[in-house]
Amino acid sequence: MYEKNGKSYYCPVEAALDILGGKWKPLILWYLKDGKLRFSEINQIIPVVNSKMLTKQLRELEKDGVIIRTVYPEIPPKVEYQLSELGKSVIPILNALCAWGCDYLGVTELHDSELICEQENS
Amino acid sequence: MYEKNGKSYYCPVEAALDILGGKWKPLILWYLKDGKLRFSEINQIIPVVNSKMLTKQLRELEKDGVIIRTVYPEIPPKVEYQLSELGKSVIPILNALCAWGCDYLGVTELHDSELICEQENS
DNA sequence: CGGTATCCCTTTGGATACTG
DNA sequence: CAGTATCCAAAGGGATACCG
Repeated sequence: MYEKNGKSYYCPVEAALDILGGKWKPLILWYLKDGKLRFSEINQIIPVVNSKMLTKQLRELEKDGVIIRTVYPEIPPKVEYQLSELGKSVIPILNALCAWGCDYLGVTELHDSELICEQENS
Repeated sequence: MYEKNGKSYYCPVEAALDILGGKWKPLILWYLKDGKLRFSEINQIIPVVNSKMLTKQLRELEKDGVIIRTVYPEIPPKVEYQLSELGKSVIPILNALCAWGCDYLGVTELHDSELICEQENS
């Protein structure tokens, strides 16, 4: 039994999945790998998630120490999100999961915008 | 957008997490890596999960093609579960997740029974 | 701009009892 | 032995409206 941030895990894998397993978390982490993003930018990249859910996922990621939230005291407000060192260390894991997922889905080729959520409005 | 088994995924990572993300699935897959196990054997190894949940998770894993369920038409019934080839391919992923989880949890040393769920009754 | 608040539905997980 | 059936609680996810 392992403890971290007030949560209990039977094994380290469970802890990893707890942190990465949110519906939008892999996507968020993936897009942050290239640098900082503002709240509205993330929301534009993943338009199917509403602001409440996005906020929740971002706060959990922040609480778990994988992203860093920076608030600029300006009007209008500006908030930037970026990966922490721990967050950067999950990118290889995401790549491994992506490779396995591609194998599972029978996808042989990945284009650059692989993880982009291009949801039509229709 | 990817489709498989009637489910839709925005990215392969989401598909991977969908299959591995069940509360007991990583544990089940981990224990099956060394060979076949009967239903009751799995239930003994992971005593905190009840039979309904265990059945559900096993059926989902079977539906997703990562485990193979073999029923022996005997009295009393005998059912064995084993990893498929796809299932075997997730073991490295579990190891990667385990390593990352250990790093996250600050665990430096893994003992042999790492993933064993040793839940006391107290 | 970057969120909260409220309400609500669905999914997940579980306790208990029962069965071929 | 290997499950089902039933009922139920908690968590996850989401639509809409509002706020500093």
